[in-house]
Amino acid sequence: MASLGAAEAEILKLVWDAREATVQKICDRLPPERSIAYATVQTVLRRLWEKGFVKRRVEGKAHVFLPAINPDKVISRSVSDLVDRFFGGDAVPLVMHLARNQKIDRVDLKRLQDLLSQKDHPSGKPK
Amino acid sequence: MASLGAAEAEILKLVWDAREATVQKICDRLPPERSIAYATVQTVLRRLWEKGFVKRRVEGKAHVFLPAINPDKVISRSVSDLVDRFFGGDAVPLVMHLARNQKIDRVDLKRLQDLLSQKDHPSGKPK
DNA sequence: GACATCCTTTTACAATTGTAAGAGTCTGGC
DNA sequence: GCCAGACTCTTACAATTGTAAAAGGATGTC
Repeated sequence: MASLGAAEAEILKLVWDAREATVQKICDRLPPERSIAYATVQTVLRRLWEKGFVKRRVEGKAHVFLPAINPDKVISRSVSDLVDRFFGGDAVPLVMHLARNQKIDRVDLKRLQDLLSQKDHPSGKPK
Repeated sequence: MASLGAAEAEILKLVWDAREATVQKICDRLPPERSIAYATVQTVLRRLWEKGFVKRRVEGKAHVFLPAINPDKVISRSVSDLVDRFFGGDAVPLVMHLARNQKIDRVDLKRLQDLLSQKDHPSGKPK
């Protein structure tokens, strides 16, 4: 899987959120302070297409772009890269970091733990 | 704060781990399968220095490089970038992602929660 | 004192990424 | 039929990043 630059990731996420979108639609969805030329968006979408992150289909005169890879796969890769880079491959220190830096709090962790418990024991059988 | 490429982050982490290091030492600490020229390491270190991520001091004929920014600051920035990119700025979905993808499990969360509790109630009873 | 050895500085180059202008194509309305 | 507008395609360029060769300076050794 190819790597993603910041702008590429930004626009890919817009495609994910929109489920599908034309160049125009992506431009419309960009936050107002982020003004970037139509043609720029187009180039980025073309690269995302060349790299296999999105598919496209012709509709009328415009191309409609839509996700081609499960976002979880893409995100996993990016997260793994980061975790490898800074935490020697172990995700736990990353979460510790988030906790230490007030990005998540105890309540969040409790919520997450509950969700996990549900997943771990779908039929009520503990490990 | 300037941004970091993959190789830059890799080498910066080696400096952090070593607490301080010469070019040679960094080369030695690279994993064997990651063979990269001495001069390349040197250039990366110079760029890290130019960007303010490391300081350097002369010792004998060699430069000794050492961290100039608290790693937490650098990591926070990278994590924030990632969270902004893929999770709309909220760290909780990131942890959910880690949980869903078996990067952390329930036991990890419990451990983290305990640590957090300790922090929240420094003089409290739970050990 | 010339050499080999380390180290630094300088310079370079290709790939990737962010950005965009400009030229080409299709289509509906006049 | 042809023009305007919307959309695509082509091309370009500067910044960043990963990579490294080559040249230059100090120092201890024979």
